This record gives sequence, C-alpha cells and structure tokens, in this order.
Amino acid sequence: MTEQEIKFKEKIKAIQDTMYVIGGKWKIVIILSIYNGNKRFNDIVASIPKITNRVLSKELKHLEENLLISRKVIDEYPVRIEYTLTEYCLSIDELAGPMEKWGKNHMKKISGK
Amino acid sequence: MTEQEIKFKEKIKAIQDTMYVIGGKWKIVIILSIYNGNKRFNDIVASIPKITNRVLSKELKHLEENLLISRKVIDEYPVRIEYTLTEYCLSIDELAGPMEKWGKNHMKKISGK
DNA sequence: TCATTAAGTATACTTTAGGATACAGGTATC
DNA sequence: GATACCTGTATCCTAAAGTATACTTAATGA
Repeated sequence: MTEQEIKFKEKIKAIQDTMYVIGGKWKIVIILSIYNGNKRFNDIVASIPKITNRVLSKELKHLEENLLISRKVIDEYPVRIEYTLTEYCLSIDELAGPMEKWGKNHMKKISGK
Repeated sequence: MTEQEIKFKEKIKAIQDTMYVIGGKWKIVIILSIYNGNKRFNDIVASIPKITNRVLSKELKHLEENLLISRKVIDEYPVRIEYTLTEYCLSIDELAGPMEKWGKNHMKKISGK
C-alpha cells in the first residue's frame, strides 16, 4: 500500500466516524435546539417539527454517550431534567456552520437547474 | 412565530438537506476516491474497503442527480465509463475537510475518556 | 467456439433508522 | 381518590440503507 493509499484510508475512517456521531436526520438539529435555549425534553420536542419523543430519547442518549451533551436531574417537584451542551460540543460549530451554508446554496443550485 | 424561530427552522431545513445529499456512509468517501484519481467503476470499487458494486452503483446515480459528478461514456472497445467531479463538487471540500478533522479529534477524545 | 473484460443489474436477503401510539411511575393538587 | 404534569419507555410497524452472490450484455481475440 502506498503512502497515499494509507492516507486515503485514514480519511475514510475519520469521515465515517464523524458521520456515525453526527449523521442522520436529527442529531445536529437537536444540538442546535439546545444551543437555542431549550433545556427540557418537552421543550426540545416542541421546538423541532415532526420529531417524536421516542426518536428524541434515543438521540439524546447517543449524544450523551459521545460527550456532546450532559443530562442533569433536578430534584424538584415533578422531577425536571436539564440537557445542556458540553464545552466539547461547541466544536460541532465547525461542521454545522458549513453544512447550513452548503445546504442553502445547494437548494438554489438544484431548484434552478 | 418569532423571527428567531423562523431562522431556526430554516437552519434545520438546510442541514437536513445537506444530510440528504452527502449523508450516509459512502457519499463523501466516493467523492474523495474520484478526487484521488479513480475514474472508472472498478477502480472506485477497489479503492474503497468493503463497498459493494450495487451500493456504488446507487450512490453514483444519487451523486450525478445532485450535480456532484458527471458520467462520460467512452466508446472504445469494452465500453469505458469515466466518472469525474464537477466544478461544483469542489465545494464539498468545505464539508469534507472539517469532517475529517473533527472525526480524527473525536476518536482521540472518545478513546481516552 | 470459448473465455475474458467492463460496467453494471437482478434477486433476495439483513440491519438500522425512523415513526405511531399507548401508557407507566412518581408527585402534587383538587 | 381522581386528575394532571413531566420524562420518558414499550410495543409494533414501515421504509431506507446496506450486503451477498449470481448473472447480463457486448465485443474481442486466442
């Protein structure tokens, strides 16, 4: 295997890993919702059109396992849960920004083709 | 709906569109392979570990429909097909670069947690 | 005539993602 | 005791993504 091939396979792995962590229809969207000030389960559900509670529940676990959000139990009257972004999660901005920009441009490109 | 909410929904849509076009396990990887000099179907299959020809075939069609690659029939003896990136496709670099970087860093983060 | 090569297609699967709906469990209020 | 609030879970289902393996078509040259 040439050096170029080795580098190519490393790139593949890194990109597929990123896709595993933040890929799919909802993950970045959920992060943005929390970033926008929604901390509680039902607020997040309400803020994202068409998401269901089952999907949100699963995705929140995935994001927590990957150190992107943290879950705090607040022991008041009906027990509240607060989701917050970790410091580390802010690095997602390096991806979300470009993705938003690219998506907007692509819509124009395709609709006017 | 507040202005902030409208902007949020636009962001969601743009990101979900991007995910639709370049999301999944293979699409960016295929683009990188062509970028690396592989033009022919079997070369691309060979360059990407674990991809199958059926999957590659489907993904190439998707990428062509989204104006990211072009398919040229070369009418020689066993008919050859050449895939090349479109000019427009180069804009993917704005996404692939950050994704590669983020993925590499994330691997470190998770393995050392 | 037979094998070879390139670029896929066909068929039949398995796995993962996502969706619809119902409701549980604890606590506080009426 | 009944009811409502909150954060989910349970169950069941559909659709999309991905996999495995064999086959097709057309031309060519041994």
